[in-house]
Amino acid sequence: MLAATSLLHNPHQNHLLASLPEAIFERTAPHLELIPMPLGEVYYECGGQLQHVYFPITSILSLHYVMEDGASAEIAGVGNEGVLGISLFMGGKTTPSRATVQTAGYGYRLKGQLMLEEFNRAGGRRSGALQNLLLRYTQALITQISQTAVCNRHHSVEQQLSRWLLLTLDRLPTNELTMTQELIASMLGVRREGITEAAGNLQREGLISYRRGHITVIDRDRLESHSCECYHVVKKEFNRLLSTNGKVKVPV
Amino acid sequence: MLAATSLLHNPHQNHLLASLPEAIFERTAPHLELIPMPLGEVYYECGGQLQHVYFPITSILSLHYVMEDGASAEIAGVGNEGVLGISLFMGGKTTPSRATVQTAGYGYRLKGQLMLEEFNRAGGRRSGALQNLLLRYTQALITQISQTAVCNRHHSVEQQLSRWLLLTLDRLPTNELTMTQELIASMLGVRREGITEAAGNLQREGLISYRRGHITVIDRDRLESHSCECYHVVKKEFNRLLSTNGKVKVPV
DNA sequence: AACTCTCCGTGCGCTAACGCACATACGTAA
DNA sequence: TTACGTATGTGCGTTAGCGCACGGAGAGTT
Repeated sequence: MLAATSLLHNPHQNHLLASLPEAIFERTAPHLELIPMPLGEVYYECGGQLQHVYFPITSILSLHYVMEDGASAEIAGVGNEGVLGISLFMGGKTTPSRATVQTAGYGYRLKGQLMLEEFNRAGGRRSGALQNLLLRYTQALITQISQTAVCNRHHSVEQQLSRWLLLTLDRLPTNELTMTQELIASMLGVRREGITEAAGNLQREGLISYRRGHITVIDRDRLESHSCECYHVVKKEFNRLLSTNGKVKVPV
Repeated sequence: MLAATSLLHNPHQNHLLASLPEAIFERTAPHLELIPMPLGEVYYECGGQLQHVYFPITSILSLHYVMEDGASAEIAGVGNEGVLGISLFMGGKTTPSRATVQTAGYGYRLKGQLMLEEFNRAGGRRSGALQNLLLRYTQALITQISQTAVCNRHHSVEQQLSRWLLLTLDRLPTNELTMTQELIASMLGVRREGITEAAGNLQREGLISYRRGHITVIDRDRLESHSCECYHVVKKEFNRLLSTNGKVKVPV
């Protein structure tokens, strides 16, 4: 059982870990702890203290803000391209948002203290490679959040759904996502019926197909052109900032 | 003339500069260059290279994204509490957004190279105080952007206007802002008429008063309770992360 | 095979915000 | 003072998205 998971899962499945220089990876790997991340689990609560940072490999986390009246809105997603817990090295320790598992799967966690030591480890006069990588990731995350703001302002539910599907798809190995419309709605902060309608349109046009809790993307290219520019902006920026020149490539 | 401006303006008017440890401030101050920042000036263009970072003192900058169809939306504002050009130390060098002057005034600029050297200057095994400060500011900025996203999703134009007025007011020495409704509308990414209506309501309720290009906040407290929670979330987070009670309160 | 739970489809009326068109009123500068 | 440019006020019709209510239908369980 354990052997099976070790075969199926390894730290390189997370793009950040994969693009660490050999030396750092070797130092860090022994401290990485593989954990299952079940759907709905809350890994980070508004104002709470984080003990670890999390590197998803097959799971996807959703950062969102829950309002006083209970409504909520997603701020960004974190999958195998990133890490949860940037506030640890940014120095704020906590943020006013929440992180829950949007797609069940596995991830690695690392004690915050260890991560910090490596983060602050200088390479000569220059800052360390981990710091460099994490800050670039943070900038990419900022772009993602910014684009969410823009998208929320100007684009239709259908466009936003397309964007969201594409971003989620990019973090998964298959072209099928296990996800109810209700859940998607709560991520995007819109009505469930709005998703039903938008998804219905996309299905009618042959871009996706779905059944009870499962959505399959059929025509990815057309879905992309159906989406707003926000998807491409985010995608481009992630590639630019985190292109793993050489090591593991991000599936485009 | 020059003497007059030197008397009127000094780097401590920028909260980040003001909370630097003495030693760093002394090193840096000689390289700070006071510049006027006229309304509408573009300090940062999508994809462009920054040569300097900018510390506003009496000016306010707006970070926004301009879409393919010309529409735009503000992502965040930067005033005397912050700095423009985080992508320089975050490692991305550029971002897909634009920064323009929203309120004319003065600011200091610093050569990017100099800032970087100080940023990477380690204090013993720990990272430097400037790094610490700038990263905490960046986290606060992330909160601001996140809250913009949430606000765009769920709150009315009137609430958003209130939030925006308050955030802008906090960056100014007076309770009057020089600003046309047209300009505010383009910041928020809504119709000009929408602002006319919302501002009319606020005026009727005695929270603000305005005339042709000038808005005065009369009852700040009531404006706050009229605004959505977003203002308070952002404000709290800035205070928490960058509280300048006294001078240096840097390494945590 | 029947049951049941949850997910999805659909049809209302309602409202906030949009887009457009045009009227008015302010303030600077001749 | 008058005149002109620009900012603001207002009134449409239109639309996307909301809130609610309920009907139907998978998919897993017993």
